[in-house]
Amino acid sequence: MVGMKEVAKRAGVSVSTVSNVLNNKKNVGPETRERVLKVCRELNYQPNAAGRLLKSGRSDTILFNFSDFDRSFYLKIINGVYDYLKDNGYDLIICTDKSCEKYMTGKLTSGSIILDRKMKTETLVRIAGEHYPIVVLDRIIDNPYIKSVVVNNYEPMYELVQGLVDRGYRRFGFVGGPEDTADNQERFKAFSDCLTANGIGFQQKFYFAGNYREKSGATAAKILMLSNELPDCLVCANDNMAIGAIKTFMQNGIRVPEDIAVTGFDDCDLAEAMGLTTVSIPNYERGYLAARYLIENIRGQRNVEPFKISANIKWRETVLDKRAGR
Amino acid sequence: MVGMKEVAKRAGVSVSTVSNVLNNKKNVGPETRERVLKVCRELNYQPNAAGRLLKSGRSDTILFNFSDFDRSFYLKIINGVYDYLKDNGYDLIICTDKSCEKYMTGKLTSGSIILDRKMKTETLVRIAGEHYPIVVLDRIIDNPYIKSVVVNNYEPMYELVQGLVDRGYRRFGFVGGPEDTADNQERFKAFSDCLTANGIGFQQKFYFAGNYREKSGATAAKILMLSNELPDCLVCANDNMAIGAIKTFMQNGIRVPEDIAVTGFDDCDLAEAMGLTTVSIPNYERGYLAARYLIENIRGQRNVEPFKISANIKWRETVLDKRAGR
DNA sequence: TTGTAAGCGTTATCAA
DNA sequence: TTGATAACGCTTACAA
Repeated sequence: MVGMKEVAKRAGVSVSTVSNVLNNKKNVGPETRERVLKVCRELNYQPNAAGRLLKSGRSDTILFNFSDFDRSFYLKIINGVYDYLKDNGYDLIICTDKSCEKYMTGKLTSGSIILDRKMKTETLVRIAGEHYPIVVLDRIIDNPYIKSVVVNNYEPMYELVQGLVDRGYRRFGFVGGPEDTADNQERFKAFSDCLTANGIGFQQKFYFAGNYREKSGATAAKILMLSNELPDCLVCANDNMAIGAIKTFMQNGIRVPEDIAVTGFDDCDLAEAMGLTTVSIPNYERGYLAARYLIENIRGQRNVEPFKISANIKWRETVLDKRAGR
Repeated sequence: MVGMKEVAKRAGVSVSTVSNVLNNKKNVGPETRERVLKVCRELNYQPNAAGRLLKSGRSDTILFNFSDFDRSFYLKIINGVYDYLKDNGYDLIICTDKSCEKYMTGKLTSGSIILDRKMKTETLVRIAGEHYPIVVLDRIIDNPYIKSVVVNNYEPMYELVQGLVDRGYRRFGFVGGPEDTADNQERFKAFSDCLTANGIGFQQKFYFAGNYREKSGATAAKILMLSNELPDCLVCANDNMAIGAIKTFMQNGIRVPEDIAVTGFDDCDLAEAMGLTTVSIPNYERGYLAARYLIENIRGQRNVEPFKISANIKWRETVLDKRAGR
């Protein structure tokens, strides 16, 4: 409500002097500075961000974007992002929409970290530039101003499946995520490659395309139960779907892991609580890293080589070890 | 990067005409409108929010503020807020800091929903006004421009404790949250009142002041185990602490609920998965409601009567029914 | 050390 | 139906 003009009038100086005081310029007398600050306090003056941004084009604010409210581990990513930014003097705003495009301009924010799949790659490519670097999570974009931070899906999934084979499992089912996402493709490829390498066949009827939500795991389980033979292990492309499947099995008297083993991917809070065998993604750390890379790029340290974060397996109770002697 | 000026030049019209087209004014010829829109598409024109805000002072954007990344159910609140806002033509930005004060001005956002306890009441009172309504969650502020949306803590906690007494529990422990928060005070008062009403004494040595985090529940459990007598039921002021306590008990060979019953408050995802008896707070709904009240206040429908959301009890496996015949 | 004035990108008013 | 122009609140040369 109250602007610099009013402050200037009350302090008996010009607006530029007020501006200079507020921006800690040295070209202002100590006595004048005091007087101006006093008036600011009295009037409860709050600078109007719009005016400032419009003129200066500097913001020291980073935009984070996500949209899936079902994934509670997103909070951990945000936590990592926030901690790094805070330590480095940047503010964070979060947007859950494509309305965030509005803020993705050097005038309002200095860069973005994008998690939402709904933000189209072509849009990001258009927005990113010399003065507006972007970090994307969970997808790879080849662009001089966009850095990709992705989880290494292939190796841990391969290792997980190999572990399942080693533990005696032979008949596998797979519940996938959206088929157009790179991480889902990698997870399935690792799954499939590992079975092939072990000379184990995979029946297409045991493949289900889900959407990473709990409900689609439940649906997959229901469909599986319709057939008169279950696989002995259901590998899911993420935890939510694994949990949906487990709940459905249990509600229908099918025991996990005795009747069917189930594995996930993510290691969300629930996974630990339910004893789900899964691949653990270090979420806080990848948020932190994403923020670090973004700031480094903003500061001119150009580096857009895709970064792969490693993940590791948590063997828990939803899988049995069926090897002899155990 | 590309502004109205450039669009105007390319379309062979003036900036005001461009503005009129973009704001759907009727005073522009259909043919001109088409031409302008075409150029906008070609140049990928994005309006500069700062410029618009500066001039119009209208933003149709709401600010949401939180800071505790451990509480995964916050995502549900945000989900509710987002859904309501979206349906009503408002955008949402989220801030996890007191840096959000920067955005809390009618020029940048139209109102705020505040969840973070770190935002001081006096600050909110200063910011709120005729043209900037605020909704606060989980605290009550008496101010003509601030609406409070709080959970009804007392009744369900009283009912929970009465249920525990009915089930045969007599020796209670209590793990509280921060003692200066209203909701913790209410939860403890309900607990305490109910015991008194049932003629059951409460030993101060079974009271622990926590901070709503899992770790403080674990600490309380550890301290309890040092004494040579456990209460037979540990009532916790939220789920996180209850979960911390349960994990600690189990790691130390104390069985829940056989050796000690445990209850929580919140009904977070984990609570359901772990079978924790708790009070279920409808988080999505309270986010939705908070957003609704805010928009109503923005639209001039003044209503700052504090609103209490009711919660209900989920009896699950961390409590036994010790009544005869069960 | 301080003030004047131009300009940031937009919208609104008013004249053409 | 269109276009000049002023104004929004601020920063920043540059002049005093």
